[in-house]
Amino acid sequence: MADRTRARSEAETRVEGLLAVLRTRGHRVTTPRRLLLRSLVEVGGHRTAEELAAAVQAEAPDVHLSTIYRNLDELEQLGVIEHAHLGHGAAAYQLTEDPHSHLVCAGCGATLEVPDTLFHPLVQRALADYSFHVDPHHDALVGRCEDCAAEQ
Amino acid sequence: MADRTRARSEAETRVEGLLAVLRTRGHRVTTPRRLLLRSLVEVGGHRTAEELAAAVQAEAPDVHLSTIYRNLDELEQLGVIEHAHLGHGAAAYQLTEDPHSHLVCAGCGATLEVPDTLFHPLVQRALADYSFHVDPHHDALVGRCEDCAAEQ
DNA sequence: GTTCTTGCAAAAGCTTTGCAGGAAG
DNA sequence: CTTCCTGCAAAGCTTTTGCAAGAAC
Repeated sequence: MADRTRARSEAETRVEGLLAVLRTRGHRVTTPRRLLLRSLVEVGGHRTAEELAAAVQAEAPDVHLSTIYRNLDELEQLGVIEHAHLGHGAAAYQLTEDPHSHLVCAGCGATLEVPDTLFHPLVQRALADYSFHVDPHHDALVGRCEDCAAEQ
Repeated sequence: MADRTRARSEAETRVEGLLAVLRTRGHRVTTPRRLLLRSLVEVGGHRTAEELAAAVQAEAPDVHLSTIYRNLDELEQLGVIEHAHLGHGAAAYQLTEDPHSHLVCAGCGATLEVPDTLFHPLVQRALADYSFHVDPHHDALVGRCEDCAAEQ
């Protein structure tokens, strides 16, 4: 229980810190925003707008999907979160802190989170050869995982 | 004129070769399919379904967008083409021959075509470290071009 | 003649937008 | 009290699907 208590207050501390960013920049602190940030902090990884809406609605059922989208946009403009396109379906959102990139298997749909260091050689070569600054989080790399590659 | 004639017949030869793939695998050769392949060969690079539809409709106005999508799916399953998600909007399709990858600027939307060699270190490390086979064509890398990066 | 394709229309999935009421500061 | 946010409904864009008529083989 001590663990859970500590974990919860740690999460709340992070949420408060992120809310402070909103306040500082003249945005208002509302229930949907607080719950959305809490969901993002608690899940850690990446989630679709719909998944985040479900998490928020567990506490405040009336929060509308469009509110989630508007707040995700806003938080992204503030640099608090960013979104990536994982394969086909919906976009995935994650906190900018603890950044990671994604590998998505085209066969089974499995998602691998990988450290950004994997992209470093590519980022440097893109900059050197094309003067292009790659943001490795925005899109997943698509391919085949070990099992699905073996099937072929 | 000699150039244009030769270019056209070269393109037609490639189209016929691709149609032969269809025939060999038991698929039928139809006007929309021929025109779609011709458009893909002629533009060389990547195009959205809507752009390809426009090109096809220049010759056969009744060809429907849904037919374009169905044929793109079919050609992709045959391995003749593949699609990539460039930033947000619609998917981009290209012939599998002469493969290249994409860098998309999040600021101005410009698209850079880059050789696959740029991805080789990453592909090798993904395989070595995660047993994951990356297909670098499926998604564009998003970032900022020189000009847009300078603005910040 | 049989099977595969097509055109059309409708719908699906994700996301954005207009608006009027309500909450935050 | 003023401005910003929200919920709702409706629409937007890309893509998919059902179906009956028509084309390819």
